[in-house]
Amino acid sequence: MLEVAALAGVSAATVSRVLSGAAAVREDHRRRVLDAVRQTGYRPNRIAQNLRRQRAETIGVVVPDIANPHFNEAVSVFEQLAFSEGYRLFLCSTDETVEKQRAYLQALADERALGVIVAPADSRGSGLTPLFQLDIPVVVFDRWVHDERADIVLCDNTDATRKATEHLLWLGHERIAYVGGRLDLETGAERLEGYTATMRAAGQTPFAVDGGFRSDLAQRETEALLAVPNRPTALVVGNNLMTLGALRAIRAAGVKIPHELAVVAIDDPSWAALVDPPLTVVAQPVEQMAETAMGLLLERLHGGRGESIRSVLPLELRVRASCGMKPETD
Amino acid sequence: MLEVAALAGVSAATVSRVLSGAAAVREDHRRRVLDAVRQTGYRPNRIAQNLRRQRAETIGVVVPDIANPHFNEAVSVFEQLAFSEGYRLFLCSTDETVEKQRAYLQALADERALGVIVAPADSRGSGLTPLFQLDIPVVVFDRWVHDERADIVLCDNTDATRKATEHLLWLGHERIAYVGGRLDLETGAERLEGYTATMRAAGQTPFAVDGGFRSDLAQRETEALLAVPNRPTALVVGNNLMTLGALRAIRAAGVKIPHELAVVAIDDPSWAALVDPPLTVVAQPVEQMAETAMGLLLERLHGGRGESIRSVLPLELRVRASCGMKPETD
DNA sequence: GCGGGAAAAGAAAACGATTACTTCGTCGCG
DNA sequence: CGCGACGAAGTAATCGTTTTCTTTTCCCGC
Repeated sequence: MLEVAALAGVSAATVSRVLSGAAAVREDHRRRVLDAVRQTGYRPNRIAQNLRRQRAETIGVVVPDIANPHFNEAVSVFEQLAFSEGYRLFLCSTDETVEKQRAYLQALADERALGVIVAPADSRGSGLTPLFQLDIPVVVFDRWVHDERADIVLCDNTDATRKATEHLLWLGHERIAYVGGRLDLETGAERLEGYTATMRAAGQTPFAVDGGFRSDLAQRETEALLAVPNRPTALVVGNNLMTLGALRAIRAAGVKIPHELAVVAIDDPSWAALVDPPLTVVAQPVEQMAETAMGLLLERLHGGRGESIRSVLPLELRVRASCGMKPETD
Repeated sequence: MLEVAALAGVSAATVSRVLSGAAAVREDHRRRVLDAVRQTGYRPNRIAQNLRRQRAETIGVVVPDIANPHFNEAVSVFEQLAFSEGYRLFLCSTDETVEKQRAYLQALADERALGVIVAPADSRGSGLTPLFQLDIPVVVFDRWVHDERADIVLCDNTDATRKATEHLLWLGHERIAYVGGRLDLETGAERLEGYTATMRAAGQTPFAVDGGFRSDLAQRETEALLAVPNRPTALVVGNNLMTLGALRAIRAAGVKIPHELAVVAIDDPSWAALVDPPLTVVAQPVEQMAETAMGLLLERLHGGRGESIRSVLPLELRVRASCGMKPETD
């Protein structure tokens, strides 16, 4: 910068003023500075700027698993929006562990991130405190957290399994099982609740197994489910990862979908319409959720709003073939 | 920090020395400082540290599309490795445009990233210069770039389509089409070349269409391909995104795989074994590629190596059902 | 007990920007 | 013609560390 200042024959302060546009500068100086900047290829050192401003133009995105298409899609939206606002993105994947989540949130605080969007690994939102201490706004995404200080964006998880279960009941199924899990999370508990309540209301006995929201566990549990005498005629699967596992197990067992087993899954990854047979799903509005979350964060950054907001978005049943019903279109 | 220093009755310099462990400190002072740190909950300001050290502990990851499972998987590996080394990850998705790539690479330079891994949007590696000017090591990933200054990790793209095409030829097919594209990239050109050369060597006429490595274009091109009189009996599809599109088109046209059309795809996303029928694929060793790339970068960061390295990894044919051959196992 | 030398701690100068404060100059008005 | 006010640019402080350079302290041997 001193090089630029010297070349333009002005002080560093003037260079800064030209570049930031924060104060008036005489036109000839202005031009000389701009020329000098061009000649030297000068670029302001972001670290120094950050130190002075006491913040980085960086948004932290914390998700349990970046490889999960659900979060992947959300991160993709976050990236687009952050870039268009001129912010950089810190990617944090916690592997569903609170330790890694804590470490990342602390790191984001240490780096003075502008704001953070977090899909938490636990329902207590472990590790958020360092952020709040520094007044870094936090938007909680996808999973409920008991913290009044954060905005929250969710979808209606109870309704997700309710929709799925009701659809299968309506098709005449009675022995409907549920592959779910993660009862430590509101998301998991609500999905179980939606299923259980709907079954009970229909006078049926719920039968849920714990797939831990993981592909491998879901595969094992589904195998077991299919080996039971008088096995279920229909299956609700709680998320896209478990669907992968469940489908593997079903295929391995040689069970035919939908005739021997109807399937409705939560989540609608890109491949859901292409598997054998095309999956009937309850889709989360991931893109919309992500846009809402980033919108709330930007609102906070651009000044506004004291009280925190909770936004719950609706899901959509997409009937394809795996439920055994002829879809209207596809 | 001054607070800690005061509380411990020492100078800021001593606090720094205790925390960094860079110099010897008398045991009683050491303990007092540590106590004071605990009491105050002091955490060093990363921005100030970065300014002093003239670098951030941050690794930039630049990919054309974070939502593409291929890159998504790679990013997932990068994140794991970066975290375990104590680095943070800057996520940059370029949407396959050189402008966004340029912007991100410049931003990474401005932020004094420690190192950068980039899967470039163009074959000239646009925008790398600002990084090299600051001696920031760059590892090019997945796509060839004509720049001697960067390490490069690739898979053998010519061999990818060669393997796929040879497999179909061996199964007796003659009219084998190829859905590919992105001839502006070495990756696209090589995959076309692998296909074309193999067809020619077998005395067959190659027939390639341009799906631009995109789902929507591939769908349209495949539709057209299927509408042709005397249409191909087999199809090689150049990547996972195009496979999604091709499968949609094939399904929409009511064409049966593999009897009416055999399919072999490049890439093996998690759903490939679950579609109807299970896809025969040539899988890239994504995880291994990602590990190699990060390994090379870390090597550079930890001091070593002057000359740049080029690492080309082999692909693997995974026979399932879409090629029309009974797979040995699945 | 004192001098020398090493070890440890403090003072102060960076790092590179921004910005509060000061100064300089000019212009307008009385 | 002089003074006040305002605009623009320069000076220097600041952000929070680390690290160099001094200074102090301590220990040991003579």
